Amino acid sequence: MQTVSPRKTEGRVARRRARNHEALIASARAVMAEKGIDSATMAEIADRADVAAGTIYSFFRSKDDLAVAVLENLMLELAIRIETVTNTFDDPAQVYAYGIGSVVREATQDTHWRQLLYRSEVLANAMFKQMGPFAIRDLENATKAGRFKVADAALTFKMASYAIVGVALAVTEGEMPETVIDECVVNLLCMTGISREDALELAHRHRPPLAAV
Amino acid sequence: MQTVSPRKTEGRVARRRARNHEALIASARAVMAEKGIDSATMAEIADRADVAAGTIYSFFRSKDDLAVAVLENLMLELAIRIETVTNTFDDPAQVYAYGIGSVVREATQDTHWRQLLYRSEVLANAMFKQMGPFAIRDLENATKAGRFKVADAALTFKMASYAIVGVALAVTEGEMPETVIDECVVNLLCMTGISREDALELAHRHRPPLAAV
DNA sequence: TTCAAACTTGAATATCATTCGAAAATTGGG
DNA sequence: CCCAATTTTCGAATGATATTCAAGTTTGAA
Repeated sequence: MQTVSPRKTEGRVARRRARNHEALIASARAVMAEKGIDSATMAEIADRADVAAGTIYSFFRSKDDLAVAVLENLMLELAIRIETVTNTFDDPAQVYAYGIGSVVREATQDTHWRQLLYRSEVLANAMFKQMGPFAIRDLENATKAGRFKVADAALTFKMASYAIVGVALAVTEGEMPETVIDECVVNLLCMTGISREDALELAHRHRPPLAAV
Repeated sequence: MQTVSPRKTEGRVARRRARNHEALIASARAVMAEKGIDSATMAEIADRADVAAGTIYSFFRSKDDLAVAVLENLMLELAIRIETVTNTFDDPAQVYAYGIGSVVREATQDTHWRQLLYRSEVLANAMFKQMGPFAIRDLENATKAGRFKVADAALTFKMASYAIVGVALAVTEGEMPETVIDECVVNLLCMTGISREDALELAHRHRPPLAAV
């Protein structure tokens, strides 16, 4: 009878599938970071993940879908790294300030991002989706605490996501110097309804380093 | 002999070429607005402009190049429509406020933009390039007049360009209600270093209509 | 009329994303 | 251990289309 061996095999397929799924995201991330989303070919992604080209489509509806998965993966990873640090902060305004500062810095300075910036709406949407829950919570906390005056936290962070990507593109393209990063953070903080002085103060507080991946 | 008719033909080629150039931009704009930049085919664009497919490449290096030209065309047109109105304003802060407000409204409400929003970095870059000179001038004027406190006008407008496109996408996608438009303008004004109260006041001033195209 | 230069043409090419029928694995039951 | 049903993967074939390029046209001056 079936009971003979309760075979823990239940799930072997599922596990292999999950492995392939991860391998595909990792390989797509590598190829896309290296050549850019558009120039990355499904064939190379499949190769590096050691699956057939057609198999990708059993996981992702399309190449764009895959790109979205890759970027959401990247954004969630960063969101968690940030959360690990801000966990211990007392001032809710500082939590938000540290978060956006970290994202701006990461986006402009980590070379892995360079190629991904070109599909800015995909990147900004992934950022909004994955980091939004944290950022919106922080904006609302700081507003409740009387530190910020944000009427619509989702809107404010949506604007921040796109603005960050725009600035990161300009900086990595050499269109603007890296020195704009600080001013960018100040501007983003001003969007929370605080004065420019308060924004400057917040932006210049001690910044503990982000843990490596 | 040649002298017979000094033929004003001098330039017939040039004129035809210029006509073709305009026809191509117009046709590309129509097709791209209708189907989206990616789904627009070079063949259809060439057809509607009444030239052969290959001819496009004597004007534009690539399809992306053409898209950039189309969007810059659109942005310059809007910039001029805005300038026509703000010409008569006295308060330099209001000039900027009216400008960004008009762009946000146009981007979210004119259906011709819908399809173009998807290549947000192309659109935002075109916006920055064509409207930047006006916007940056306005930001600097308002700062000199003591109305704004903008440290880096180009940066502030770069951020605004991307933020506007992000919000426009969210609204046209139905992800956010149209009511966020006003708050979006307020947020953008806050980035200029003024208080939220001042931003609200500026955003709510009488808004003369933008001239039709 | 003639010619070279400048343009245009559109068929041919090259490159992928995506599809799909066949092959291979896996599973549960006998 | 074997089988048939089911699930998953494979990878060659397809289709769509951006881009190239050899050949043909047009132009303006001599």
